[in-house]
Amino acid sequence: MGKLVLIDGHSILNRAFYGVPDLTNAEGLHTNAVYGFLNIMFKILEEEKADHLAVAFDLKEPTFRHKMYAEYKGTRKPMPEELREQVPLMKEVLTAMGVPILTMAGYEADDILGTVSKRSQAAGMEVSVVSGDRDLLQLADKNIKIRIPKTSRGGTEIHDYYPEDVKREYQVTPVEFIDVKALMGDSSDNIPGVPSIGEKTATNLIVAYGSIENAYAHLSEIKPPRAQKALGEHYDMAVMSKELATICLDCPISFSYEDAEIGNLYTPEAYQYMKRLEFKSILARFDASAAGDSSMEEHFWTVEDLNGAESVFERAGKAEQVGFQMVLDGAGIGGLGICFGEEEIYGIPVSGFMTGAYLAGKVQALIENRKKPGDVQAADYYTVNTLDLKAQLPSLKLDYDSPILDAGVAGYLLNPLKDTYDYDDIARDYLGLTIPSKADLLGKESLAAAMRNQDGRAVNCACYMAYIAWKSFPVLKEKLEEEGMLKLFLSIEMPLIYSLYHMEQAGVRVDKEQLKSYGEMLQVKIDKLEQEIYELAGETFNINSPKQLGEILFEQMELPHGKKTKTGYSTAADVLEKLAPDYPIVRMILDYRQLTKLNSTYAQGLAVYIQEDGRIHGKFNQTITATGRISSTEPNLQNIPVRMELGRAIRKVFVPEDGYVFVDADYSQIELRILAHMSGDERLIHAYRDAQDIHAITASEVFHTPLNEVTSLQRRNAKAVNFGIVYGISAFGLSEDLSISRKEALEYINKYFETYPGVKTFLDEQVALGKEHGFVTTMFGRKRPIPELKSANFMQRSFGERVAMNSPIQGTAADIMKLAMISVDRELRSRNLKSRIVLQVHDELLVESHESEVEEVTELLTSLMKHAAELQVALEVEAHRGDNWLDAK
DNA sequence: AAACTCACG
DNA sequence: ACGTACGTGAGTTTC
Repeated sequence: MGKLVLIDGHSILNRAFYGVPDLTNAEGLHTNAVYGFLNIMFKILEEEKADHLAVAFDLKEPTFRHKMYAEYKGTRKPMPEELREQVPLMKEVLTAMGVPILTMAGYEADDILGTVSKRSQAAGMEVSVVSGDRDLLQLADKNIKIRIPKTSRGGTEIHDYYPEDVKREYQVTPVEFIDVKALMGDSSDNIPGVPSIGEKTATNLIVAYGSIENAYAHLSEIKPPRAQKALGEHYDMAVMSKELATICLDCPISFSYEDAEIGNLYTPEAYQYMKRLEFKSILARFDASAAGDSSMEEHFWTVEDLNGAESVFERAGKAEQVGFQMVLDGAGIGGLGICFGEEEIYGIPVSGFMTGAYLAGKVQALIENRKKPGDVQAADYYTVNTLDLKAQLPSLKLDYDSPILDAGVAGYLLNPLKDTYDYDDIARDYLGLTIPSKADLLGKESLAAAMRNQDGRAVNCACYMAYIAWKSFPVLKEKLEEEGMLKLFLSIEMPLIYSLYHMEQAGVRVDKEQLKSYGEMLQVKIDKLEQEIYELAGETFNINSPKQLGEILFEQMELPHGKKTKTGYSTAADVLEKLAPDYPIVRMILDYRQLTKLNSTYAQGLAVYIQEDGRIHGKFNQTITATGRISSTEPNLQNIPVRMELGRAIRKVFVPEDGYVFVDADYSQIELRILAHMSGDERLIHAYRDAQDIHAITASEVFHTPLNEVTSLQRRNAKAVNFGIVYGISAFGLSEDLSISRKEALEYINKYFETYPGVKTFLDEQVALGKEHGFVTTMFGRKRPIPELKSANFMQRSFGERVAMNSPIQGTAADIMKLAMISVDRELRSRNLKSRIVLQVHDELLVESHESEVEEVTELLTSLMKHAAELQVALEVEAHRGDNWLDAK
């Protein structure tokens, strides 16, 4: 027979709401509960291979069953608005998927679930009832499995209950479970229970007597006397509670197996909902077939010959605004999309005389000709628009002050929390258009290659890109203006594109031979350690597998284990570090880890990126981080080892070109200085005015000790507090870091705030502002949205509070570094120097400087960095020279 | 693909 | 009563 999945709608929605971080779509709808619900539903359907599915909802707003809250509050809380608005949405989504929704006047969802599950079992079906509510355990039966999703350590585990599982955990059968619950009561469910009888007594009574009725039949024998007395005095309560606790198994609901049969969940209607709700991961389950708005496709034109192209470029030259997209890959240019009106949308694949060089030349001339005298800080200076300009620069000779804007970067500023800023994202978020994504049109195929093959879908894709670039421009500009970020966009983010591009083009030279021998040196040590570890363990195993390692250490060798992860014992470095003094094998494992990390990530990992020119041209990404920092990938050049001796040695293989030297400059404690400035705390500002050693000064102030008597321990503690403040202080975090009690950590924090009251005020203010506006802001107006601050989940909300404290500081530091990079790069180029920036590591710039320019470059670099912003405290910059990155640090 | 671990600021 | 410091990216194992 068939297999039926029944879902307790409100319960699962509720659970998802409190378990999934707050999500909001472009319309401002909260979507986290719907998202969580769907993920649980898909997970279950995949596991069960069910053929029937239905979801039950209460008709009236359900009583608040979520234990976590109801019990803690003592009373029932009204459903939060953020959840309430998701209930109708959830029903719409389910309906769009063809999933029947079961409701019935006068009955609760429980009753429907009870009735339908028993009825289906009787008809010979296998049933799974999915709920977050343990009351449903009374329904467990031979062919009825109760499935309760639990969020543990981030993931969702589903606990399954057949009658024997209920018995194992609660010592009673499912039917007896009703009586246990009736006796103990449930405040969240409005079941009064019998006063003074709790879970323990209730369970004991039912284990002994099997039911409330039978317990009363033996009332005089009942022990302890306290329970006997309570039962004797509250017979009415017991009867009423049982009635309330009993789920109805025969409510007159009509249930059609035909309707519940699982058909195609991935309907076009459901697809539209997923797009609108921005559930990208769920969207991936759908076929690309379900379409969206496509009316503009009528005005897509494929340009096939030079005459046509000439005409397009000529008319584009006269248009008010132009959107374009050069399509290129490693092999060169595949074509172009260009748009300058609702009906002027052209896709031009390369072909014949219409070469990549021709197209690039035309676009470049178009942009050059549109350059007009005027204020590059004014938005109307810019009349050309595109998406991901940096990726197109290899084909276009453009530089600072080109009259062109990047819609993707604008989208990033407006909401830095998104994963992607592709044309379909911009279309959805700022134009309200649902259009096919690149993946929808081409799957995994490369756009440039498809374009070269004159693929119609690729030409359409290029048209979409150009159209969206053109169309979104006014909207993005207005939004940026509204949000007070237009200046940030025009004077920092746009110019930065060129700085980053120059840095990527420059690349950094890496000595391949030296890197190879570094790797070989590591390998020798690794082989040796490996053997020694096997000897001590008494067997060979995969040391890199946390699972196997955990079993060897904590089961076989019976070492005391610390925390656990959701899959087993934690073998993280901080756990092992505590064991290392007592167990030699642990130290060896830590060493082994360090060595293999260095070898695989750096020695082996970097080698594959060294190009023909002997340099690594990594990517520096501008639209990734939530705070405004840039990120580095392929490879990550911002996490090259430096803290450990053996690791930092790898920096020796980063070398300048012959005839050049490295000049490395880094800001000294930029974040703390920004904190001093932004908080305006007199004492902290003062400390920095004559600062030699800020951590020692902090220690001296906090511990009321003369500066020259500050102990190294005091200094270390003060340093940790300084870091903690920047991270969004918490007593727990600090206590972990310093291995002290939470109480002591709290004392340090309080002392710190007594010393620097302005800092406390500032941090509190950031949290308050974040809660009020939903975002916090840097000195330069960059915004970091913090949806977590509105979360109903304590942990997420606390996280939001720390983010509110950290982001203005980290983000302002990022802003200042960006300003410095732009001015350094521009200055180097305008002076026609050969020197160039090769790396940025958040507070550090590495410049490859021609020997003849070293003095000038050092001067210019430090001075421009120091004066990138004028704060109430000076920005200090330390610069060093060297023939490799290690020596230049 | 997710989990775990670890490198950096 | 919850269970973490803020921001990243990559390699390996395991599912």
